[in-house]
Amino acid sequence: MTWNQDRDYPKAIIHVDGDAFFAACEVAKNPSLRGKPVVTGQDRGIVSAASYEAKRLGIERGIPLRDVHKICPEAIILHSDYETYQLFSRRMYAIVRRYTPFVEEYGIDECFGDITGLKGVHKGSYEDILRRIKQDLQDELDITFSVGLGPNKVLAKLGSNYNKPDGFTAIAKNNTRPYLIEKSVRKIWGIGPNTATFLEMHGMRTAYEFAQKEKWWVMEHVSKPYVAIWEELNGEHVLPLVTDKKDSYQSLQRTRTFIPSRDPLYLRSELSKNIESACQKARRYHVTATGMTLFLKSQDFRYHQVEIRLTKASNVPHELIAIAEQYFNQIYRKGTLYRTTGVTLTGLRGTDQAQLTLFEPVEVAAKASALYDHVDQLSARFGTSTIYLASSHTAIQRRAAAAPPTETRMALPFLGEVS
DNA sequence: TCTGGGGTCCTAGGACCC
DNA sequence: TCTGGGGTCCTAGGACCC
Repeated sequence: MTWNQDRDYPKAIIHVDGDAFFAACEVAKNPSLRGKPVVTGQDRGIVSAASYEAKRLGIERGIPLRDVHKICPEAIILHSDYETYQLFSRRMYAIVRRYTPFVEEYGIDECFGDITGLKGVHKGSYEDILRRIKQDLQDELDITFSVGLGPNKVLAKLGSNYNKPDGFTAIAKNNTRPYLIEKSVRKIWGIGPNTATFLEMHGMRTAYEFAQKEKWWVMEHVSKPYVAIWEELNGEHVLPLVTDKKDSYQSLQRTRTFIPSRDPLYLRSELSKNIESACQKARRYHVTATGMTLFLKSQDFRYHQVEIRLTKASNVPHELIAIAEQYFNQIYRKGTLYRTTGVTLTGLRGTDQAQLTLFEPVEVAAKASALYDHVDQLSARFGTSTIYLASSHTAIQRRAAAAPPTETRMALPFLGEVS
């Protein structure tokens, strides 16, 4: 067989997925936890990740933490430590990149890679290459991974999901049937509850039944992303890997859920705090917003939102807070209990493209900018709540009261920073 | 699993223009 | 004043992901 005529893998796409990643990182960082039911997410109030020991005892993702000890008294509940998870994540990407430069960093615990045409370089089949990657990951990170190989992303992802944890599944282009036939249409990557219900209504319960559907029907009844999924289930390669590093945002959001409140002053301070932290992120990325959406979420999960077009691009909190104040009453209903506030900055532009209005004195803008440079520096050194606007005060205080006790960070000598 | 926080992309429909 | 046909741009909202 020549290099160009691989019928099983005309494209060789891999997907690598950490098993119970957050919990596994905690165990890798503190080996005395190994073999124990470990749960993370104390900061969120629900289970973010559960080790397989915990899962075996009946603990699932998403259940309220107050129920965890009822189900499993010996469970160990930990706060999320995203910095550590990020370190493990970067190490994971770096290991995969030793085998191919074409890596898509899809999530903190997973990535895609394209190893097409690299059999010669690595002296082995695609399966061999993937086994070596998996082994390196497990040896070096002390975490198990489930991996999939396929002719495209959808099938690679289906593979990594097929057999968890510690799974290895290769799905060749001409042998998809056994994998699709037992896969619920509901579990296909990219098909959510709405589309799944729609497909089921038309008699398709499994991925196989969907893949078998005639193309004209698919084209006529579902939108573009689902046509792409259908094509990939049929072995075509249509979804590209996004290998360039993310360096820009379309929008940027900050939200926060709290003990339900109907107090407008408190709600405004939460909104204010969200705006401050969204602006901080905007400045970090050197972007400025031309639009802002504010929302309140009521206790029954209804959104009340208002979209504001800014007359001048801004990432300066006191300006945006002043504007938000004017719109607050459009979304607030007296007496309603709210559980979440949020702000989305939209229409992001690079700071260099930002324009001052004709009438704003240049010095004012320069002063604001210099001031917030200092704020950002102080926040970086001493934490994000070091300096904040008075309008955020109530929210900051309540958040501090609810914050977890600070723990000492463990040193991670074997985890060098990877660039 | 009654529900955290942060994103992206797609489509339909309206506004506006020739 | 009414009527066609066709294009582009923008926005709201839906759906999905981790």
